[in-house]
Amino acid sequence: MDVRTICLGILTRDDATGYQIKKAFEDDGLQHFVEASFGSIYPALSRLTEEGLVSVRAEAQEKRPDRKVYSITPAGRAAFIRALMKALPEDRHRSPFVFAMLFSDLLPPARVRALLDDYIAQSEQKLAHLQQKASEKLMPGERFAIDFGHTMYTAMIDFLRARRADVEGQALQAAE
Amino acid sequence: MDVRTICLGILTRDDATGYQIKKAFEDDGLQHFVEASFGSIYPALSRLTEEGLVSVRAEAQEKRPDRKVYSITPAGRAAFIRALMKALPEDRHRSPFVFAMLFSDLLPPARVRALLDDYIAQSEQKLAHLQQKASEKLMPGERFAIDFGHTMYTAMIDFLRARRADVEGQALQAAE
DNA sequence: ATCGATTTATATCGGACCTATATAGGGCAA
DNA sequence: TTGCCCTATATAGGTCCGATATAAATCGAT
Repeated sequence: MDVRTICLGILTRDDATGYQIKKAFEDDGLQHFVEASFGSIYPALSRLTEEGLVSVRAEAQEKRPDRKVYSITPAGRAAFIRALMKALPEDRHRSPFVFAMLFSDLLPPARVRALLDDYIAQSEQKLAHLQQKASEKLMPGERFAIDFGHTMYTAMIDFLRARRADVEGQALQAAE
Repeated sequence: MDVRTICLGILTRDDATGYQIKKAFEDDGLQHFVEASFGSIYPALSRLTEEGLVSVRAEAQEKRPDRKVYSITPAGRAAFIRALMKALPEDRHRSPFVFAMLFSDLLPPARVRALLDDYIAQSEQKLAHLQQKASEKLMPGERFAIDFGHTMYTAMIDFLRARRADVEGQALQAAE
């Protein structure tokens, strides 16, 4: 989803600064499915303001640059709903890990084992974070997203652990 | 994974044109985890050639522009292995679908049901394609990638179907 | 008490990448 | 025979990310 729409979505829930829009995803366990960088959020917010889809108020602070707090306008809200009503872009899952495993025959077996171990450890961490989120009070949409992630990572880890065991078995056999 | 490394990987298996490099992923059921567009493949190939990591031979064809067939050089092969030996970029799964579901409370219930139905149908199609690939003879790396995808889509579809049933139940209740 | 690390906050530049488009001949189907 | 899809290369425009700069507050450790 384009950054403009992501910004509008967050502002649908509450007013926020550019910084808070980025944080909104990082902390909420949604970073596995949606994210945007500062380098695209700030320009998006400027354009959205020009187009009247959001409004800004500069909150002056002592000895700090102004915080620019953005709010969604009625026009912005309508544009956001319109964006969700038409055909969505397709999911894209890009995995350097799977790519590397494609060429496992070219790599030292120790590297393949490390690749698997690292990826499993990473996934377990993400799952733990998701599990913690799942135990909190959530809006229905968030509940869906967190449970979705939980399902995916659980299935992934099961699969990976089984393969990891296979590789270990083959390594032992080869050592005989 | 950056496009340069993706190109080197494909050329590790066989010589190919830019066009074939793109096709290699589309047909092999790997498009869910790795992809690159023509707009990035062609410039990548040019740079790789300049750097001596690949070589080109122009195959003249009757009444057609030359096909440029690329081959990986020993230096390219070494660079590819090096890329796979150091830390990999993290996976990124971007899902406009999950993003939209986050805001299901703002959408008409019929739209939410359509979102779920479309996504389930799409996933079933991808799973079917993966299942067909899984029945073919594959290299170990490909076997891993296809089975990985199979696992993920199966788990996803199970989850989605359960949620879809919940939504239907709620709609019936509300209609009473 | 103070030094360093982290957090809050905005912003820009360069580069990587994608989408759309142009070009062009071949084969195939209606 | 008209139109569409496939092979094939290439570029322009635009989106987005990663790195970097700046700056002050806060918090933990020594």
